[in-house]
Amino acid sequence: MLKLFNTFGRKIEPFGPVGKKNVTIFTCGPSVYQRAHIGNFRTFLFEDLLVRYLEYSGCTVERGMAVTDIEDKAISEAEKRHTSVRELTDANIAQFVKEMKLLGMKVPDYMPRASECIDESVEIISKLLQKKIAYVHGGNIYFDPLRVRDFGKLFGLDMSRWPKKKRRFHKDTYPGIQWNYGDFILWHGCELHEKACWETGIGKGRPSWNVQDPSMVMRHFNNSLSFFCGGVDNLYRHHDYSMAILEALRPYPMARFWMHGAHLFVDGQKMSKSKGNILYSDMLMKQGYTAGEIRFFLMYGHYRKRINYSDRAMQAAAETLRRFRRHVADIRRKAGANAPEQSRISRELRNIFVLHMDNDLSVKDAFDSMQLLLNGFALGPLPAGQAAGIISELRKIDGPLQVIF
RNA sequence: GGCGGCGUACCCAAGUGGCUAAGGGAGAGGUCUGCAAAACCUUUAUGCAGCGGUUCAAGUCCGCUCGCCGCCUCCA
Repeated sequence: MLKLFNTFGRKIEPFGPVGKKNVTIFTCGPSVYQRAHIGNFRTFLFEDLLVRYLEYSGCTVERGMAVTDIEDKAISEAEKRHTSVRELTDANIAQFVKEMKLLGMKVPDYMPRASECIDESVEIISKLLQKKIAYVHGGNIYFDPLRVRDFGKLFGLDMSRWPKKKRRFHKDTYPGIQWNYGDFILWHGCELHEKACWETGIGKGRPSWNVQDPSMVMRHFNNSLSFFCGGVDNLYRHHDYSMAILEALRPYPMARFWMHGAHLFVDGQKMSKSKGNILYSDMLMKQGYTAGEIRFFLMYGHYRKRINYSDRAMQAAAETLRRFRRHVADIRRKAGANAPEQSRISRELRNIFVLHMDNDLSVKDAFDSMQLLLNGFALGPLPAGQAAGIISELRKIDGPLQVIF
């Protein structure tokens, strides 16, 4: 049975029953004011692995991914480049989808852009205003966490420390892991000259980052999502904000499972512009690595654990995969065009793959065990039909992994 | 300085109190080979940062010390 770590509750829980079940998943997507780096892709890759493994397990998966194309950063970046927000984000989205495909990721069924969900955002904010959970102040609209129950339940925020004094935070994002003890913004009112603004029933302005995910979820999904995923950085504020907004309007949980992926580091340090250590997929490809090797490297370390990129680690991972693939090629040669036959090995292969993947998507354990199994028998005496059976099993396993063939 | 995380062989890394500490990469030696590559075999931690404690039993729990990293600037 598939067991996954649910951030909401901080424990491993069974997910099931799988098989034929329609699973819905919504994930934070890229903020498209700039190009996504391989650290960003690590998170999306773990989500891709989840989607593909659920499909491998027999589920039908419907996935949405949020595309943040309006926020402070996109607006200032567009100004800096003397272009429109739309033009900037169009280009980055095209690049993003291209790289997603390159890294063997499925393009989600829905990739709503914040700029295309204005109506839903306005609807949400209007309802919150009616319920007096939101209020207008200085041209903006804010959400008052004290007006809802269990605010901060995902993070486990201690609301007894919430200040009595009224405070408002009016930027889309704030750095760091400290909570903003105060009301957060839902709607940025616009001055006359501002770009990226919409004329709506609640005035002229644009939706804040935190109201965007709920608006997209509301647009595409009418029930509790099976999963909501994102990078760990979103565990502070953002996901609790999203949850509070949506659950204030819908009388059921926003998602059953909340999952968060750990970050990618470079030579022991966090990737950051100021350190100048940001890596893009094409930089690695220029060094001779294939897209599959990059995917493998990003997937091999467990998704809840930070992984560290270094030249040496990347080389080792690539070499591990190459060896595995060479071995598979040998088996394939042996198999020829024979009809696949099941055998102890093919069954064992499936069993160990499922065993480890069911354990919170332990790719490394699954891969290492498979490698050990395949190295453990001589190819010579293996009947061709059984070799074909092993290849057939590996092809199924490669559905989620996307690195073997 | 405040808060948080981590420290297992040359590198990556499993280990969630109990048999001789998984596995992979790299290196070294060997088999095979016209040479080379690939493959295969062998080999690499009396010890898990250090010290002390709890326990019949600790890499695994507790305390202290040292070291590295993260957040308090930008970010999946």
